[in-house]
Amino acid sequence: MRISQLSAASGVPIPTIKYYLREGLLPAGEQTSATRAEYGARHVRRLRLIRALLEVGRLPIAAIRKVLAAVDDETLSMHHVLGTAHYAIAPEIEPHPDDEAWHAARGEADRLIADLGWQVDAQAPTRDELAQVILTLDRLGLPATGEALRPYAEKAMELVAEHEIGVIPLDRTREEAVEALVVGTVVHGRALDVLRRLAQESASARIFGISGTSGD
Amino acid sequence: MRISQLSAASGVPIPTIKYYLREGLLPAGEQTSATRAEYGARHVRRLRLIRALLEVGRLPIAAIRKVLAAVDDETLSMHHVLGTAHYAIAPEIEPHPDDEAWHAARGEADRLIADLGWQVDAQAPTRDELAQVILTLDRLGLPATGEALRPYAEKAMELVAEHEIGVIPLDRTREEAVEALVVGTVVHGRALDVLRRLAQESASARIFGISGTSGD
DNA sequence: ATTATTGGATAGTACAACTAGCCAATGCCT
DNA sequence: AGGCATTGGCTAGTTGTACTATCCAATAAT
Repeated sequence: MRISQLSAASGVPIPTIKYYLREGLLPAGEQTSATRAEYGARHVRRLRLIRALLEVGRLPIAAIRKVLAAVDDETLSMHHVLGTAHYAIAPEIEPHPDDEAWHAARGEADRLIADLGWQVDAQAPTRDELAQVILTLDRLGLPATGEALRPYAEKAMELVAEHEIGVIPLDRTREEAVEALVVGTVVHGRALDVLRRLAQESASARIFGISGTSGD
Repeated sequence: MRISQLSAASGVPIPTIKYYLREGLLPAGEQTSATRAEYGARHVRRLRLIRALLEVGRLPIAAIRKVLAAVDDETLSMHHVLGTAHYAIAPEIEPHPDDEAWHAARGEADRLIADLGWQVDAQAPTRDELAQVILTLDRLGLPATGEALRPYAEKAMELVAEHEIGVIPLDRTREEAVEALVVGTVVHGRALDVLRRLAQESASARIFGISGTSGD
């Protein structure tokens, strides 16, 4: 399969494929001569994965590169790959050196995680993300203590996370399992968000009613 | 309050405040002379809201402008504001004129929504988002039919959405209620995503074990 | 032999979200 | 009343991201 065919098979334009090759997202094809390389089904698959992480997961190219590097590193366990993916997904949160409100929020986050009995790495950037959300809700005057978020976490998220991990096909190759894990993390997040908004619209229609003070 | 004090109170740099004023995100202060304007608590509040939507909700400036316009439009009902927010949140999905796979995915999405008995506008862009997620999962060979997503929707999201709508303070001013609605939509989405990833890490630690084939 | 395609490299584009600089008018302080 | 600092409004520049376009010489296909 040459580059033009890879482009046709994946729907990704040739210049973009070249860009992904340059950026190290896509492994080089097998060189058959100085000016020709052969691509295979694995490249099509990898392109699909890249596009999924990019378009549905909204990950930046740099994050995708890190995730794919973890996927390809056979020495990493499933749990480590997940950790790498989580690390890559987490947006940079600029440090708040000695911001008291920040530390309070971070403490609240840690307390919630501990109370739920969740086993989360002490260095996980996700803890900071949670602190940021708590801090933001707090600043806006909305309930944001651990207790307010707890029903979300307990009733809904444990169920979902359990299901997601359980759905990984462990009986196939490592690559397949690991890809499913990464996609599950990123794309299922999106799926859940979309479903939440749909449920929200439905609940809003029922509770507030469709009719408004006026139409738009 | 002058612009420098607004900047100090909100933590947003003056040039950025000027930028938001230009972009129509922040209403102009009350002009007290040709070269002086007075800002108030409402501006501080609005800046906090903007930063929340931007940093936590990751909405682009253009989307924030639309959301805020809906918040400020007193003729819109709660349900309409929510709809506007959902519309602004939804990323542009380029149309797939006569892509068969796309239509199948969209049909699957509509079927799922109907089966759940959810009351969702037929034109809601969220329907397309759901279709895109289904299509992506499908292309990657992961279970993505309505049935696969159904437990997510049923057991988890209805609960969450119900809770979110219920938490809106309807006994206060319209502005407060509407802001809570918008923030709830955007920031709670983030909160949930973060909690899901934390639960996932915990589930992964329990199921796969911390130990890997190797360290990182 | 000729025409088209490929890989590799470099440079340019488009958009988003700021950030910087300038200027004349004014406010505030003494 | 005089003078320095601040303000609002303007225009332009910067940074970062994800591409997109163009060239070029070396092949491969016909």
